[in-house]
Amino acid sequence: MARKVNEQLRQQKRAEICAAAEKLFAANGFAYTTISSIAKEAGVSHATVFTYFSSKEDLIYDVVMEPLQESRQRLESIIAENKPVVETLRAIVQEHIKMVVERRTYLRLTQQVLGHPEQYPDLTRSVMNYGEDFVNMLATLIEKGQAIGILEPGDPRAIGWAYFSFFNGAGLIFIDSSEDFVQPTAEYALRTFGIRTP
Amino acid sequence: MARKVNEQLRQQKRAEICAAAEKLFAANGFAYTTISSIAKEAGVSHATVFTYFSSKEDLIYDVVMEPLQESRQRLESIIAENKPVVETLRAIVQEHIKMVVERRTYLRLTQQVLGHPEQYPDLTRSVMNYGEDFVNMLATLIEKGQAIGILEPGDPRAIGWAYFSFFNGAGLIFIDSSEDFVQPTAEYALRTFGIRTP
Amino acid sequence: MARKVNEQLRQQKRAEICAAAEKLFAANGFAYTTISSIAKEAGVSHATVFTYFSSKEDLIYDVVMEPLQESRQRLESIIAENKPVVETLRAIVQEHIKMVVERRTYLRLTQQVLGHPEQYPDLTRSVMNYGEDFVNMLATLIEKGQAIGILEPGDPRAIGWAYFSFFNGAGLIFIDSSEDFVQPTAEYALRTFGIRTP
Amino acid sequence: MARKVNEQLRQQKRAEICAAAEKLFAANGFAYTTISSIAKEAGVSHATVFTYFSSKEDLIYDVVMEPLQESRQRLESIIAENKPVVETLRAIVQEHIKMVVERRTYLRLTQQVLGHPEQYPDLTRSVMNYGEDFVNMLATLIEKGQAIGILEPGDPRAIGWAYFSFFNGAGLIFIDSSEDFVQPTAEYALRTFGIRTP
DNA sequence: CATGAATGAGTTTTCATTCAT
DNA sequence: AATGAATGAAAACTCATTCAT
Repeated sequence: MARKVNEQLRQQKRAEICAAAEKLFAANGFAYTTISSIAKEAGVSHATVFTYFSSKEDLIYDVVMEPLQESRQRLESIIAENKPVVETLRAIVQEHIKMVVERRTYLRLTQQVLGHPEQYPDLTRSVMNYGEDFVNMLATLIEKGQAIGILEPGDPRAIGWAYFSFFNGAGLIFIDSSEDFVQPTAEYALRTFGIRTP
Repeated sequence: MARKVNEQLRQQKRAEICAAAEKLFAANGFAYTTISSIAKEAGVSHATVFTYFSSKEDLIYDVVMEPLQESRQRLESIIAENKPVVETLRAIVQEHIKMVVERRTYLRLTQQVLGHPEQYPDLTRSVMNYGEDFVNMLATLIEKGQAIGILEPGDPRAIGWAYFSFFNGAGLIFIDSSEDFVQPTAEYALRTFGIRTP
Repeated sequence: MARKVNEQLRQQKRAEICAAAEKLFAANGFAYTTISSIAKEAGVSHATVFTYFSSKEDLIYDVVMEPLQESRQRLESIIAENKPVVETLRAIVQEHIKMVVERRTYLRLTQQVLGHPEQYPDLTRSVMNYGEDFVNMLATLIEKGQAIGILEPGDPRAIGWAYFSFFNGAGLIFIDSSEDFVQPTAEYALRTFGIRTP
Repeated sequence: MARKVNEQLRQQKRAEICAAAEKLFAANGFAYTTISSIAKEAGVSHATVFTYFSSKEDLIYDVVMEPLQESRQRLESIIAENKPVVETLRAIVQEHIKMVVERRTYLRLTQQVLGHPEQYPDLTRSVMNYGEDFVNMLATLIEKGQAIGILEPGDPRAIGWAYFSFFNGAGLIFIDSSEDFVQPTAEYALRTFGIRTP
């Protein structure tokens, strides 16, 4: 039993360190964020961080990778609901808006990674893979929509990439804008999909 | 006269340092780029850089700011041609595609800045100002287009921001894609404007 | 009774830690050997080492001192056999060759100590005491040999030190040489004693 | 001209750092000697050491290697004098005594290296090479001596190694003994060569 | 004006040691 | 008694910046 409690405590502390790291990495960049500052923010000693992550690079890796999995799962469950195409597309955009607004701090991390592919080749590959999978998911939906004539014709993957670009750019641009501001903008991003108004 | 020649030489060397800095900053990030490496790339001594820029921050500032002015001017001249709305929008998108493809290295710099507003408050403000002006420019065009019924109705500024987001995201996503790949994607980004196909 | 069994277990574990320490200290030096690596080699936890030895220095001390006593005893028993002088000298040299070949790892430890008298003053004193006693032992034998005319004349203690120097140097030089290589070399070291060939 | 003066200053400072390093390395061991302490001893800043040697390992390497060349040259010039065999052997022993007494600090360095071949493979190889060359030099002399009947017969190389072992051990043993003490000991080491007293 | 040399401030990382369980 | 976790102290190394030439 003690084992379990201990393990739980460890996981909790690990999560705290990750949270602190995400926050500071996003604000100051990987390079300008010191392990010490992360430790301080997480309320542990400098050296403790190294008992959870064997190096700074390791920490960066985990902090970036873990939420990626979660997001993927959430998107998949939206798809799994199997609602009408347009509704699903709207749900995906909503999910993303939530991410831009609530986890902007995390989005910035992925952007740092994309901004320095030479520096983080593994991470870049992973983030790009995520993007690719996401675009494929969109493409499948778009094809379906085009088949039933509810979406304008066009190369489904190119349209997917256009939307993905928009999404990433939005994270960069809307730094401290509230949902109220992002929402209407997203409305027009939906146009990318060529939704036919009856 | 000697004065002038000297001054010209200085300007040239300064430009070389800036070019080296832009290249390396974009590739490795501000933090991981050392003054030494910039000096080496520019073919001058380490200490010489400090005779042109009083600090690293100073260098970053100048490297980011100068091209911003140039781009603004190019966009303004497109507007000044006073062509039909849709044609002008297409020209702007073309101008941007060129930037994404040819000067991706510079675009990355602005994205680094946008990614760390706390670190570079002055620069962030400047880049955002540029964005705002750009969006206003678009909004004016869009309004005109909507007035003559060639564009779907919608909030012109929100549409402008949607496009600007797309543009920035594209720079992030399309790392070493050729124009062939970017072009069709851009085609669908144009949909954001709600261009009516007759 | 349980007490005793426990005590025995403790002694055994202690010995295992010492053996691990000797091996690693010899291979990597005191400084580059971590307590963790010793613990791992001994199959115990990191912190357990500290229940047996209160500090790293303590561990070093014990690891170096204990075998010194044993060697002393072995040498004394050779003397006690009271064989003819030359035979005894040869037996001592043989005993040493065995040590160079079989326990080179330990010999290296004493050499580390001798190499840094400022760092390990107590240990240095002990090792030097051992040397002094050893040389005295030799000197007594040599004197006897000289008295009966079987050894060339000469200062017995100086001769003893010369041999002791040779012995230590051999441990340094012959790193992975087999007995086959060391043996003939030792033969000539015996000349130091001035053994008269009839 | 300024160039030359500068270069000279650099060499001088480099030498000072080397001297400081040799002293401290010998006293405390490579591991326990910090770059800072060397810098302090040499009267320069911590970081300056790194402008002369790119890493601690580099510094160790140079400090150990350079005197090795010098010693080799001095020995070669003794040989070159082409005096009678016994006289030359005595001169070599004298040269070594001088080294033990005057540069004991350096000798200790080579012993540290020999004591940790796994840690300093390159250096160990170099020091062993020096030893091998030295032994070959002795062997040639010994052969000559044996041929003219002035030395007892015996395997010349084995005799050479026996002497080399003695020499290294002496450096370990005679820590702060004056020449007065070392001299007579060396006298008996000469016996290794089997010099025939007429 | 250009530069080689010097350096102080800072960063990651390691490790002996302590402590709670 | 044994150990996993936490940590403070230290060490190598980097780099922007200053200064003398």
